[in-house]
Amino acid sequence: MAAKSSYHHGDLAGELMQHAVRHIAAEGTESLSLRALARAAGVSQSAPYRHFPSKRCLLAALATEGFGRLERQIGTALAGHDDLEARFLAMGTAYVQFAVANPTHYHLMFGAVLGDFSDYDMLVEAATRCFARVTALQEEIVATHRLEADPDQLAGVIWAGVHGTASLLLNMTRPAVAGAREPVPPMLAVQALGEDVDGSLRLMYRSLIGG
Amino acid sequence: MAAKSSYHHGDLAGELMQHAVRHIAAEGTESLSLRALARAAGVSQSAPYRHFPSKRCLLAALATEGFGRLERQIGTALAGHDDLEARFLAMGTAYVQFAVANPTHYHLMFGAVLGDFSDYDMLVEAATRCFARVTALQEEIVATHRLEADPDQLAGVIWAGVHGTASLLLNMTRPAVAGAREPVPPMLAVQALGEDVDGSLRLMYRSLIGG
DNA sequence: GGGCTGATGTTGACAGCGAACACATTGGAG
DNA sequence: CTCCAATGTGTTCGCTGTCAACATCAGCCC
Repeated sequence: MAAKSSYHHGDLAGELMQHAVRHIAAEGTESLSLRALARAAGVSQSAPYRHFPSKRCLLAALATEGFGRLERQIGTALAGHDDLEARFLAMGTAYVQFAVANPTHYHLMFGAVLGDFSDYDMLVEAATRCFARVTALQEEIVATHRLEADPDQLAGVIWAGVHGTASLLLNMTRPAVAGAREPVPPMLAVQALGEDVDGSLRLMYRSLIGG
Repeated sequence: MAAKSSYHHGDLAGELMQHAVRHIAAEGTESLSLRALARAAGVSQSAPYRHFPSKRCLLAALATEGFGRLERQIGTALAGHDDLEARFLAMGTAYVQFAVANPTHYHLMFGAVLGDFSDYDMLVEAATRCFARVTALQEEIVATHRLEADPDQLAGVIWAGVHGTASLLLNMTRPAVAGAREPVPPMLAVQALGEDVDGSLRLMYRSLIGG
């Protein structure tokens, strides 16, 4: 794990990932460069290519790591609750919190940055495991409340609500339109979402189970 | 508007925008380059900088155009209906259809590509007008049905549902995880969303107005 | 121990990019 | 007609992703 010789690094892939995570959190994905990463690791400009055959591959690894982290956060959030509504709120809150705490990472995972995931098996696997956490709970809701609608459709609608909340919060607050001279009417809706995430999610839940 | 001399183009900004719109639709935003645009317009590589001081500025102009187009599409969709539910469905469908028909454009408008909009007044203005269309309808819904919840919050929840539907459909189907070996359970939810957008939106609406 | 092999890191090169500079050309206002 | 501001050109800089040829090293088999 640690540096072994002056020539061989020991764990270059790991250090590159660390620097990359830090960089996209601080500076964004656009400005991420393999060369800068190499410099940060004190290594030649083409050394990273031994571990990540292309920049896209590095981004895929970052996204994979993100899905793993999100899945764990959802897992621990769910662990504390028995009640179904509480579990849904915990899941949704964890989802939204992850997005707000790691905007660029979330963007990398759910935005169209990487295009087709299927080039990277590890990524597909991590994403699937993560999504399964989300939809399993939704199916549980559908089953428990014996809702009439198509279970898949209902799960989709719930997911859309949670994901849409995260996405709007991320892209439509600060930065984005928030810089307009005075608070602009449409943004009040997004602001309300952000100021009471819990309440908004509860509203979705209670509506859909037929309050 | 047309070419005037061999030296002065006549409407370089317009032609650049046309080529840019076509390019991002066909090849994506990542690969868009001012130089290639200049080549396509048969003009020197630094000519575009007279009209767009930076690449980000060109992207902002593209996003501005997109918000204008989306607003018009929502407008014409709304025009045909009197019933509130029908109007909501029309709005939501127009919103989702725009996203599906113009994925990279939508990504540019609602993703974190541009960062803070407030550097570009025209963009803020166009986005605000477009969002106003969306939230005005939502406030109408809240008012008409005399719903208890905070109007802004409810508007936010509705918007999150519509936007989340568009976003999931865009980023989580083809491409993305769809390439996995066999259809993966979580994706059934997204698939259900896509196969019956109208039904999903109706489900949201009826749930929230207290069906 | 000695030597081979595959993994890892280096050097140098290529083309493409955004951006900036001084300069050329032009149409239209006065 | 003249001059100016707008527009387009030529050239340069530093940066990037990617590649191929080369150097170095660790661990294994004998």
